[in-house]
Amino acid sequence: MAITIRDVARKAGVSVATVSRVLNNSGPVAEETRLRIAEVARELSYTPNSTARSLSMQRTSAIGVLLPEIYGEFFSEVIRGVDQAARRKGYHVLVSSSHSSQEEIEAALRAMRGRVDGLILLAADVEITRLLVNLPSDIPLVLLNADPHDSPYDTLIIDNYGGARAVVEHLLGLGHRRIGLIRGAERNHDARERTRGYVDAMREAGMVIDPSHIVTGDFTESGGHRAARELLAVSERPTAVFASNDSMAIGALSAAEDAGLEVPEDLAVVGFDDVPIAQYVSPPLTTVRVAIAELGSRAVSRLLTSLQVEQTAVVREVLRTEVVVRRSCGASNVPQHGGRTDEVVEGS
Amino acid sequence: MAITIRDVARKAGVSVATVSRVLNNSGPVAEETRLRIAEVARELSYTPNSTARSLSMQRTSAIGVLLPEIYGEFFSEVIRGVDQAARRKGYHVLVSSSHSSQEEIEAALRAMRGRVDGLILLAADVEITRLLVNLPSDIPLVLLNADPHDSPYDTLIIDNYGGARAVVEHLLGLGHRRIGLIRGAERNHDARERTRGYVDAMREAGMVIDPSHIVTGDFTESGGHRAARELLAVSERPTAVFASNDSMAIGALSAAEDAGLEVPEDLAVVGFDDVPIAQYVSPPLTTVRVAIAELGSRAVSRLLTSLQVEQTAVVREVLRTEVVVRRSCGASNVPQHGGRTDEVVEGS
DNA sequence: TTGTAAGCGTTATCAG
DNA sequence: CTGATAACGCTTACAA
Repeated sequence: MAITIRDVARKAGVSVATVSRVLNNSGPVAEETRLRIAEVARELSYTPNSTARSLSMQRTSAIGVLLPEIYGEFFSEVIRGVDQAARRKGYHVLVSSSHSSQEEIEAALRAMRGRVDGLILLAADVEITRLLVNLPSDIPLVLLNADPHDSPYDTLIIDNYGGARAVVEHLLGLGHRRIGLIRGAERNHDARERTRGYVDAMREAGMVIDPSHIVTGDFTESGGHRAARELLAVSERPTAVFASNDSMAIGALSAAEDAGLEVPEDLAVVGFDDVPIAQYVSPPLTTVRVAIAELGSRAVSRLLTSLQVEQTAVVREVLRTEVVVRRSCGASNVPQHGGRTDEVVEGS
Repeated sequence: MAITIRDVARKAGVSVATVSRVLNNSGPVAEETRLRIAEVARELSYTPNSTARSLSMQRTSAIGVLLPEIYGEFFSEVIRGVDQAARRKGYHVLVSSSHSSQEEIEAALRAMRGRVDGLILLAADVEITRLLVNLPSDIPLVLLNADPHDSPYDTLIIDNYGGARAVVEHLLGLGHRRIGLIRGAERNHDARERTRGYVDAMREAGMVIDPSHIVTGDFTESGGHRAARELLAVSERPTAVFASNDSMAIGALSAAEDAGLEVPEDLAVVGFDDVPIAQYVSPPLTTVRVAIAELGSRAVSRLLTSLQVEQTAVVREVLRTEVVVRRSCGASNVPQHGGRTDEVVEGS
């Protein structure tokens, strides 16, 4: 059995209350006593049991993060942002992933009950967000990438629409007329918005969208590869393709290569997210930059805020994006990769 | 205030003990009572407070994972493996990263005390492993990628030496004589072992290693890019390069492109890890496959085992690796990427 | 089959 | 300044 506060108290010849005061700097303690207790605690290398503390204080100093999955750079960047922000504020992070169904999420939420003070839920799936409305949750919840219209919770989202629109407009500006889209799953809110951005950009430029130029992927490299192969097989094949995220864009790059096409000469490719690796693929990927880690850290800030002050109204925050032009789109005068020399074209 | 077991007991007209018995299927309860209690619990949508339960049962059903950082696909894959295995066993996962110094790690370990039943520590840094020897830890600890000689703890490592050796031998077999090495930091155990594998493979093949053909990176893409640039600038430049991990190999690929070199024609490049993206870069990367997620899930298994049975002896486990031949090394007859058609050459 | 009550390790209130 | 002692919410002997 580990050392408890009683052991320290006994050895120092005081009550547990006094020890507790010293450890937490709460209440007044004679300097002499303080020193003695500190000394004893060190000798015994005593560490407070945080479970007991949590129970007593009615707070755990931990936050939970629920993700649909942990795969690829996007998610790891989010976790990184969460972890760093949380740590800075003295909070621990509980991670749980692979929650795709409503039941799984509710089970996970339940399991976290009493274990965390608040939750961050990455809920890009629109079906789920909808069902979440009547969630019996007594702890603060921040939603990430969820459809803000559906939810009665604080929500952080990326400017998917603006970013998609901007990058497609960039392609149009380069003279492309037949621009293909590799979209994500229809039930994914981010995917929807990016599709909407693409459609509007095309429409407003007076383009007619060939239905065969829109194919669906699943946000993975292999999905992007498959989708791109499909796209390259159509009769009037596109000269440019907008993949709804970088993973799929990278898959598309490899599909183009397999098909013997040069990027960007034969096919321009652009992505979305600006994951760290985007600047190192060949050719470096033109994409829409999102401060992914910041998405995570902001979620933490918001959560901790609503932990402290009683929430007044629901807050919705939108993270801006910007197009980062590298070589895969075929724009000229683009610097080499490796440094922070990417050319940023437009905000959104 | 949330609903507690007392509320359920009161409403059901029984004692808290009985409610507890129903909830945990412990002890005998009359079928009628059981049903009534279950019903009431549902009505109130009662969820047990896990902190209280932890305190009472002296176990948290949570494990902690300490990482030096969360960056790149390697770490996210480890977390993924841990999370999945833990979830399957009914455990929660506490993640904490950015621990580089001995003090930070100790602080993190202390903070986890009472919060988790066991810990997984990714400790590739040899300095740290060494200091860890006299760690006052009362909870089970599993080390990942640590120097097994130093530690009195259960340790899981990758067969770094064998993998490195095999992939370098593969390059030698392709006729390369001047093979460069982009190694990781000297203090990193994985990096050391991979370097050792490279050196031995070269020596035993009777090669003389040009000192200028060994440069140091930091396991990141940008580090690999810089290192490769350096390597390509030496007078008698290598015809092949072994990067100690895939991130650096990808950086090297982009450096080669910047230098106007074709891979693999002008320069063969191989990596280590086989991160998911390796098969989608251009050209697809020949590398050493490590079951990264499995590293995480095995660590969980080991940890849970030592939670159940009193540990007898320290267990050290080595994960085997295999060379995956894709196009970046220049071997002929390599299938296209995209599928699971990689050619696996040799075990280690 | 059920209830009572003693922990689990802290914090915090209230007397002294 | 310090010490009893009652929470915190739950599990688990031990009694009944």
